[in-house]
Amino acid sequence: MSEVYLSNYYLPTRKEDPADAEVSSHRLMVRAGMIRKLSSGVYSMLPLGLRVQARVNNIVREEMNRAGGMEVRLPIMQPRSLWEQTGRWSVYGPEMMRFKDRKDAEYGLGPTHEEVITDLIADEVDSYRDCPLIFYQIATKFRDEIRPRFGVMRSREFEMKDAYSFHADEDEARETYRKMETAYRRIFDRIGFNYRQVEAATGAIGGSLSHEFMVLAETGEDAVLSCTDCDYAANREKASGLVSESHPEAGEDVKELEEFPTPGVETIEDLLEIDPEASPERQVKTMVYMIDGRPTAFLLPGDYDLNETKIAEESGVEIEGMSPGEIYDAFGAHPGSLGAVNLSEASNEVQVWADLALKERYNLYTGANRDGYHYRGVKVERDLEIDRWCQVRLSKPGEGCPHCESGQLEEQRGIEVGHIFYLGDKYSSALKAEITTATGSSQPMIMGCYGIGTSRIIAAAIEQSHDEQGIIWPQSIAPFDLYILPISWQDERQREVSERLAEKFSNLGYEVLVDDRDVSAGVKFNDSELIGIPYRLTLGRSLENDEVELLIRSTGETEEVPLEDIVDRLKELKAQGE
RNA sequence: CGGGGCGUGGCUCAGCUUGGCUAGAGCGCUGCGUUCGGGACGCAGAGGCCGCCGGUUCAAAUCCGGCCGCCCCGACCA
Repeated sequence: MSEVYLSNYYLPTRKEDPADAEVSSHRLMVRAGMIRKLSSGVYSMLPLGLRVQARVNNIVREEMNRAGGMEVRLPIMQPRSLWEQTGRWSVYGPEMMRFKDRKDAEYGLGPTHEEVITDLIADEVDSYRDCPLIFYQIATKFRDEIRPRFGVMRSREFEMKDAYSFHADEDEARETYRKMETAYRRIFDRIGFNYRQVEAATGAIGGSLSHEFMVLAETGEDAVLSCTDCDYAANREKASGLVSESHPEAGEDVKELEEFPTPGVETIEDLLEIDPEASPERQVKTMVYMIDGRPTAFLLPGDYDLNETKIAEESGVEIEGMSPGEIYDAFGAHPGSLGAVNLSEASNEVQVWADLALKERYNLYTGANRDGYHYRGVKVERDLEIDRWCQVRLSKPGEGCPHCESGQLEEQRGIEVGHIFYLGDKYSSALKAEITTATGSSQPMIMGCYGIGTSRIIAAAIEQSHDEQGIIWPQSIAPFDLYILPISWQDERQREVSERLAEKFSNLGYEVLVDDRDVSAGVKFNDSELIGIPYRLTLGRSLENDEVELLIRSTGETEEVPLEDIVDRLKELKAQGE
């Protein structure tokens, strides 16, 4: 495809790690001359980096087109009035970058484009016959992240593919959702990722059906729980594992409820110090929040954390924290002494939600709702007044799989590179994107939206594939396919063969980089490995026997190949994906 | 936003505690020469408002105050 000569190319590689880079991908992208930081979470993309980006985007674009998508380009600056129509001008909060123009009109820099695309078609799509419609763009997004991190992994200005679909009814929307799911799998398979598709929380964007695509890597910022035996995998907040039926109190006699003094006890650990029997799994943790203006106590085993995301999502309510003063007024005790025994005596407006893991449990400990006292011998169904049973705990590894019931959940770290949502009519209703149905009535279109972090993909690929020497690109997105390394550019034979090979491979569709710099061989070797080109041809002493040395970056193996065989040898290797 | 740290040639850092004369190192860069299969060597050089503003002092990279920027941990987050 093209031949690039390094002496005419801008490839500022570095010997030393940058001082501000924590993870491998960030370090290597800077060292390999792919990116440079302008400001916190804001990066310039250099020629080598942009080559990788272009290849990633190509794959994404091909698969989006295959799935019926139509590429568009939507404005980055978006007027306040539009965002007010969906209520997100206030909901999105400080994460949206905002500014005013010279007339004092307010704008936001688009973190996502539901409003713009919906508004765009609202007036012009009038009939169910026009559906489905799938639009996508690959463009720069802005989010004022609380804490930008890890180079392009979490930056404030980044590139993303976002797609939006419009449908006449729910079935059609679901069908497109499935199509996108397939397209996403094809994309991540083609790139060569080791990834998991997981059930995801839908969060503030709304809707009911959602999956994330997580590239598995130690440095991932998200926790994924996946089944050891089947395909089940979920974002940790979304996961609903099955708890073991064997409790620590199994086999013990059921004790009576007994109040006892616990001066100064405020935490699970404090109680354990007073009574060594009160291990965390035997304590009932009581956490309180406001739900629709009603104080609510959530009960869960003491060795678990509360899962606010899941509670909010499954009950469809907003949950808000309470101040210590509000808690005392509602419960008559401070947070360290809360408990659900006789709660109705303290207040009749309080409701109690208990985690499923507490079913049938007994001989437990909990706060007495009176500062300085706790109960022991608590039997959940006998002593506590529960209004609702549901999952309020954050699932942990080791819980049973809810799908196959034979496997266990294990935790892995993941980098979120894709997220798909079934949206429903949240935006189409707000923005009056309505169509006439087959029966002649008017109704809002059903929507879906689908994102892929195209710049983040680059970092994820490096996290998943690098070594001490540098990056090891998968063939699918490597900036070049072949690195031609003549030991000495002064050597006439080496120069002549380099040029000939470069032209030949270029004509065969390869992207070729020729290291024609007048630097020592070691520099060339090191740079070629740092930037991670899949194949390297070294032209040196063996050229006297009409041979070149082939290095396969991914395996580190080298072999001497006769000049006349090199084209076939590379074709062979590419075909078998090495 | 809370806690911690940092800011000195292009890069990575020392110097600051205990103020003192021309502000240093390695890498990188320029020129010449020697090298030429794993980040070569010699010689000669260029390059710094020590983040910014103010204060203390005979004297500030160094001490004090304010501001700006960057990083880490946490909270938070389609």
